[in-house]
Amino acid sequence: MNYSFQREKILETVLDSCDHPNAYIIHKRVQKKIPNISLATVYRNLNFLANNGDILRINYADGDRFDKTIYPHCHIRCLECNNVFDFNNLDLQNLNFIDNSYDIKSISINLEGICKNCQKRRREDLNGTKRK
Amino acid sequence: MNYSFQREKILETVLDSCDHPNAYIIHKRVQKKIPNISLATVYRNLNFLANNGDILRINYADGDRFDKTIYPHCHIRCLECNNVFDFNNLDLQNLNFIDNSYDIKSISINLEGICKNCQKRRREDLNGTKRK
DNA sequence: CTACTTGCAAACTGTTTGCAGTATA
DNA sequence: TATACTGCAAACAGTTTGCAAGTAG
Repeated sequence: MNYSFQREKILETVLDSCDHPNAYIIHKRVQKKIPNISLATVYRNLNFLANNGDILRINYADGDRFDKTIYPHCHIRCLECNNVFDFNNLDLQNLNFIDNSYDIKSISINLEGICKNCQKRRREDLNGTKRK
Repeated sequence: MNYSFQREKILETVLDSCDHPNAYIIHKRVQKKIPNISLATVYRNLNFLANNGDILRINYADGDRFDKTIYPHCHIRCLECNNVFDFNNLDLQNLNFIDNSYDIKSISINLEGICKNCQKRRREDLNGTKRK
């Protein structure tokens, strides 16, 4: 086996996730497969897998999240529900670098806003209030 | 007085900083003006000032940094010296949003790379090695 | 008098690490 | 048999908070 049983299951869990879970959530999901797995093991392996390029780490102030999609793409975090979504609607090809003082290794673009669901809920809440 | 003495001095310190210091560094700098100021006060006031739009907070995994420049601009962190620099060399005007599902509130672009100084030092180190 | 602010210490959160035991090549 | 990995608990770093005392309007 290439990877330890635990590492395999952690990778599998991230690959099966369509959201962008943090270590804690991943730990809870992996526990369904390995009930006694420790959070430290999850952290250690997420670090390993991210460094190895198997998964992508996204930095957030309230904890890093992980992404099965490893090619460069943008993310948007909903300020209301705090969920993170892929955001492929920004044309990165047109980015113009006027300067080359830096040896650029990576670029990360993170947006914040309100997702469709929360926009809808806001409208409904507002209507409910009005009717009263 | 609009702001407390401590708050004034903290703001002043950030406005006088040409780098992008974190709370700890700002605390050390403010201590030169108010020797017994506590780190908690610095944190509380940085939060206040950032929420109030007096200064800008930049999220980093190893701790938030603060910027006297509050208009939207990009940052680049040097992977070698860990310093953060303003990066105004990206033409943000040309960013094309193909989608408007989200109600976008903010966009932050963070680059990583090697700064001029560290590129230079790398070359010198390499030459030194070769000469041996 | 009231609301706000401070310094201090303790608490909190996400993450890492030391260790002794276990699994793997 | 040597190396890598695990679970556990303790440690760690950045940040926040409860509190009693102090300050400003």
